[in-house]
Formats: sequence, structure tokens, C-alpha cells
Amino acid sequence: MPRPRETGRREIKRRQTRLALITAALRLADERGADRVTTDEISAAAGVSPRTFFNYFATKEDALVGDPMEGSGELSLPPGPLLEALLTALAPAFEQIQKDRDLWLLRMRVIGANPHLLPLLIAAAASAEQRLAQDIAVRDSLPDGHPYPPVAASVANAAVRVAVCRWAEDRDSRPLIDHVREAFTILTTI
Amino acid sequence: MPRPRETGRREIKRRQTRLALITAALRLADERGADRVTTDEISAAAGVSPRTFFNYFATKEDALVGDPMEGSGELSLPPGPLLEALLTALAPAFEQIQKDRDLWLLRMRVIGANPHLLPLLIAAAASAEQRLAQDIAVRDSLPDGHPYPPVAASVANAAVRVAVCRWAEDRDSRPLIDHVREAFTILTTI
DNA sequence: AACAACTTTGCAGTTTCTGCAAGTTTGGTT
DNA sequence: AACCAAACTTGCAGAAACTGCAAAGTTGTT
Repeated sequence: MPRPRETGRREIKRRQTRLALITAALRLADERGADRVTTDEISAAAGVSPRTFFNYFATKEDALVGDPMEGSGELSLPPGPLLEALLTALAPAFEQIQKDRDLWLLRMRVIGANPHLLPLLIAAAASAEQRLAQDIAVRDSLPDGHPYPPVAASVANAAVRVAVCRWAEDRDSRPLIDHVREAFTILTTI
Repeated sequence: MPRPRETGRREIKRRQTRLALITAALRLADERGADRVTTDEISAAAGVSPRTFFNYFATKEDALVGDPMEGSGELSLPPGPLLEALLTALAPAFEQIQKDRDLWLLRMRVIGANPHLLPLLIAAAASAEQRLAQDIAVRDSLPDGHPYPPVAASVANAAVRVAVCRWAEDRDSRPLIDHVREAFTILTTI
């Protein structure tokens, strides 16, 4: 019985290694600045060989930026009003981010201190946005080229971005999903 | 009288060199694939030393992606309805792109053939989008954190992206700005 | 002509990143 | 348990990317 793609020591170990590389990269970059850290040092700090680093990330920057929506997996949008559908479909991703709050704060600090990383984060978010637009088009069975899906995805992306920023500065640590909900309801009032 | 930042052999030569590097990079990448071209080859084809390449671009990819809005300079948004203001403010950029049509088609082909470049193009567009959001906020004197500017800029970006795609496939070669106008008017009907 | 500002270039050196060919671990089968 | 295949790690060798610096060469100004 071939395990789908979830559990199994293999997958667990992979996640661990990946996380170890990411946190090592971020911690070192936070201490000395992103370009004063080498992939060799990151690998050493994560306890793997230098070559292994590139089994996980194509570039050093990728380890620093990470995949913003790695928690979302294959998202299937339920029917109903779009914003509510997005909330439920993206909830797992937001929960994952919530769990990794400290890591995210660290990451945002590093990106803030190393502006050349920002475009990469934006690019990652944009990729997620495009996938989202595709999913919206499928859900509402809209023809290719219809402007609604990309526009909606674009707006949702902007709202999430704002929500994440507020969440990051929120001393009360209200869960991220609350901030997203708030941003979405603001959207409906425009 | 210190020339502002426009004419002068210096600036002209810089533009020429930059353009030569970009076209050389794109042509070579188009022939053999982006990762089968070295910065040394690009420099040689452009007639400059290998070291000079990095005076113009931080990375090889930057030469391939270019700056989507290099023609816009410091844009000042006139008053009035936003979409019309955007049209007039961005017109110079669109004209520049129109002039470089062949270069842009080549670039889009290269990016299509080398998907790892797409995120970088998206990131460049996103940077432009953020600058635009800032300009919108200033124009309408909206407080920092107001959702309108980023959302509007985001939507405008999406519209321009669609317009550029149609323009690229337009056999009649209708000017880019017409396509943008069209996309914008579609927006108003949503 | 002379001077300052900017640009190109070469050189030396480090870091990034890749391909390949071992080894090692894991998951599943008989 | 013994076995096998797929996945993962690792080391090595090497190409290519990238940086800092200082010496030229250009351009703009007085």
C-alpha cells in the first residue's frame, strides 16, 4: 500500500531537514546580514552536508524566503460567496503560519534588513496568487481570459498582505485568520 | 550648469551599453536557453568586458528580465478619475514599450521558455505596483494603511498584465495603450 | 589646460551552483 | 527475514557567478 504523500518517516525527516535549513539560514542572516552567510555555514548549522542544501533549495535566497503558502496544499474552493470560500480554503495555510509565528517574524525582520529579498517574497506570493486565480476560474467555470479571476485573486492577495502585516505588529497575538477576516470584511465595504 | 539626468554623451552611452547587454543576453538565451549562456558571452557579444556586465546588472537574470517600467520615470498622477489619471501618467512607459516591441516579444518568449525567470518578472512588476500604490496614496492624500491605494494599484497591475498579453498576440499591432485603455474600461463595468 | 567625477577594465579571490557516481536509508514485497 | 527499488545524502570536481580593489580611460566643468 503506497502511502499517498503524507506520513512516513521519509516525509517527516524531509520536513525536519527543510525546517532546520530555513531556521539556520534565517538565524545566521539575522545575526550578520544575509550576504555574510554562506550555504556551507547554513548546512553545517542544520547538520547536513553542503551539497544537501541544494537538494532542498535552488538558491540561498530561497531558503530565506521560503514558500509562503506551503501549508495550503491542493486547495479546493467550496461554493458560495468568494471571500468566505477563500477563508475556509486558506484556513489551513493561515493556521500553519500561525504555528510558525516566530519564524515568520524572524523572516520578516530579515527581509526588512535585506531589501533585495523582498522581490523574491513578492514573487512567491504572486505565484500563489496565480494559482488562486486559476482555482477561482475553475470553481466558477469562467472561460480563460475572463478578467474576474485574476482581479479577485489580486485583491485577495492584497488583503492578505495587509492582514499579515497587521498580524505581525499585533501585540495581542490575535490569530492571523482573524486579521484576514477583518481585511476581507473591509473589502466588502468598498 | 550640471545637466539634470537626461542628455549628455555619458547617459546616452550608458543607455546604449545597457540595451546592448540586454539584447545580447536575450538573443543568446533565445538560441540556447537561458542557463546555457554565460555572463562572459553576453559581455563579449555586447562589446564590453566581463566585469562591466556587473556594473549594469546585479545578476544575469536581471539582464534578461529588465525593468518593466523603466520608461515611466518619476510619474506624477494628475487629478480626476483614477483610471484616466493612470492612463496619462503611464502613457510614456507604454510608448517606450511599444517602441521596443520586438525586444519585448523576444523577452516574453525567453521567459516562457525559462519559467524560473517568471517570478522575477512578476517581482519587478510588483515593485512597480508598490510604487504606484504609494503615488495613489499621495495623490488622494490617504493615510498610511488605507486599503484603497494597494487594492487599486493591484487591480491596475492585473489589467495592464492582461493588456500586455493581448498586445503581444495582436497581429494587427494595435498600440499597447489601446489595449490598456480597453482593459481599463472593462474594469469599470465590473 | 587642468581638475573632478564617472566609467571601464583587469585581477585575484570567494561563493554559488551543477553533474555525476558512489553510499545510505526507507518502504514495500516475497 | 531477506530482498529490492526508490528516495535521499554525500563527496568530489569543476564551471560559472559575483565582489572588492586599484589602475587606467572618458567625460563634464572651470
